[in-house]
Amino acid sequence: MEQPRWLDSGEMAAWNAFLEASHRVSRRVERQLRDQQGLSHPQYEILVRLAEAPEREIRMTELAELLVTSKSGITYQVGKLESAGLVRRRSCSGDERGVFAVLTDEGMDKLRGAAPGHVEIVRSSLIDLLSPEQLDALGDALGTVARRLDPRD
Amino acid sequence: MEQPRWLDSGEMAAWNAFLEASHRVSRRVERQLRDQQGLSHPQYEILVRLAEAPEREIRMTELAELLVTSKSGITYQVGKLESAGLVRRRSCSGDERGVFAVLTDEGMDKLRGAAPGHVEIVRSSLIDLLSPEQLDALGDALGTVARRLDPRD
DNA sequence: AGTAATTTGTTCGAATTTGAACAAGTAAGG
DNA sequence: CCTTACTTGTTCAAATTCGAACAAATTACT
Repeated sequence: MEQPRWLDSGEMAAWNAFLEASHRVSRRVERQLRDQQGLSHPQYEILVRLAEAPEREIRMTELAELLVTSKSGITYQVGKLESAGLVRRRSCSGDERGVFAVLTDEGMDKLRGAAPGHVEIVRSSLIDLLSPEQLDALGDALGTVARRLDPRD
Repeated sequence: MEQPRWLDSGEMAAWNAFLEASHRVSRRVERQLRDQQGLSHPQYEILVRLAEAPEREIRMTELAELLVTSKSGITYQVGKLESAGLVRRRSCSGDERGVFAVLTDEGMDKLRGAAPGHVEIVRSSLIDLLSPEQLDALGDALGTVARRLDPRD
């Protein structure tokens, strides 16, 4: 039973800022997408990833890893997007288990329509609040965190 | 209809790192608390805030603001904590509508038991991954974000 | 005082998330 | 070949979240 290394005041401030900023930003982004586009943030992220992907398609499990969420969560959200006609499923030739989520033309249109409002809220919630130096440092620090937490979830 | 100011590659990298880091850290913290303490992260945060507060009590609405969550969410989580005996409710003299959540001795003990494991995961998920300079810059940037998003949610 | 506007906490239903369990398919090693 | 181990995506139940609606209480204003 070791003595825990408690956080000093600077570390505590960083941790609290991390939590508060995450929640505030996330609430704003989710609300904007919901109110103006009828999309959840995970749904929007799925559309973005698919639009960037070769053939506009990605395997279900890879989607879960990209969005840092559960496989069942992806099944649920892709199901929603499929009902809305924004995505379709395609079974994977060569691996009978596999399923690709594929962006439809409608999905691409939806994404194009949603992107400007999304960028705007991302700017007003994070990017434009910081000086270029601050933003740079933020990207560096969080990039390090994201990278180092990758394998051993 | 203005031309949106798209994100440049640095801004995009910062935004993606923000999203990925938030999700990864949050999942680790939640899993640790759930597995080792049977607490959700919101529940743990409620205990922390109460422990720091004068008289170890805070009004429901203020708790919602502190945790950046909905009032109904607080009702739900305080209800859970109350069932577990970690918190009790006290009606507010002077304002008949008001309700204080009060930390019980049991709740304080629970928090003391949970804190070391929590600090450990916070360190291994964020604090200890960064140099002192990086952490400082992170605190500065996210502190700015949190502060500037405060009023106009 | 008296009426309108605001605040407080809860309830409710709908949406979402998670992990465990599962069936089906694939890969690895003898 | 063949048995064992892993991978894939879905289903399911349980837990959680949110916002809208609400009743009760307080505040602001005339």
